[in-house]
Amino acid sequence: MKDPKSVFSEYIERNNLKMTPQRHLILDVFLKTEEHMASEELYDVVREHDPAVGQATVYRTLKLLSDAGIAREVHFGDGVTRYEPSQSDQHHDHLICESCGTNIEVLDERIEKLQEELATKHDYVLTGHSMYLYGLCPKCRKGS
Amino acid sequence: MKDPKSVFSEYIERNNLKMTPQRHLILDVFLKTEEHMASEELYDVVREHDPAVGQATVYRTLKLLSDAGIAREVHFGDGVTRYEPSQSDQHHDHLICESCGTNIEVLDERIEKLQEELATKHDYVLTGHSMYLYGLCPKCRKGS
DNA sequence: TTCTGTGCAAATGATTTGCAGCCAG
DNA sequence: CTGGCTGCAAATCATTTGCACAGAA
Repeated sequence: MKDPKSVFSEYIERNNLKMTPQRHLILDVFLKTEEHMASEELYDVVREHDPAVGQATVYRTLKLLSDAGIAREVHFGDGVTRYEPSQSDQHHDHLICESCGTNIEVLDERIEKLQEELATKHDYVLTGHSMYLYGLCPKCRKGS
Repeated sequence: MKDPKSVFSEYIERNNLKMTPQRHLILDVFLKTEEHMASEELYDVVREHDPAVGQATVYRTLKLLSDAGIAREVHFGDGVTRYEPSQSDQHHDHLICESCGTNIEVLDERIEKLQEELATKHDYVLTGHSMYLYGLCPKCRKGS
């Protein structure tokens, strides 16, 4: 299992792209965050390191990381596209509190298995999935 | 099990809102479509019946239907919010072909059960969920 | 040198909102 | 009557794109 940086380098090279300081910085920042980051949030952090970087570059680079398989798009249902590191062996789903927005990452192998089965039943080849569970976390239940 | 129209009437009354011909028309059109409709698509159909209706009214009414529990928002991951009738006893998830976009509605009780279980394990009270399976349909597999 | 990448600002696409007039209750 | 509703256009919001310049390879 190789680290994201070399994956990126390889991707860059394979596609005749160029490694730039901006891309390097954005990748670093991205990898450092455990949260699910929106492009704009990441932009804020990036500009703390280099105020000259533009929004568009962050958007473009995030899409690049996604194409390279390093980042994965995540949609919570508000209009914003978030990204998470896609260490592909660490898949998970989301359990989100409807009241405070707290987001727990969850995983259940039995569900994964059944999803695969369900797709096969319909003669589909499953390439991916996203599952979001919405509910109320213990804290918010007490609060009300 | 009461029909959506009376559910809407009750909702209207309970919240001191008003029943207008536009809302009536939009609800009718919405209920007649089996597809997952984006606001804009629905707007096209609506204006065939009454060209005077405005976009904003469709957006506003769809949100209203959602609040009333008659419609449910559906997000496929492109930027568009779609709606589907939420006859609450007919929940289903989605199996989407990544190539042609074909969307099959699926349901697996075992998965539903496990989702509930998973939320409980984290001390959440589950209020809803959305699950999207992405894959390749048989037709698109052959086509390539 | 030669393209690809970048920042900026303008463009886009979906959705929202302000407002003056309209109309259901 | 009156406060909610509507259509229209202008305003947002997130994201994309056109462009001239900058800088990796």
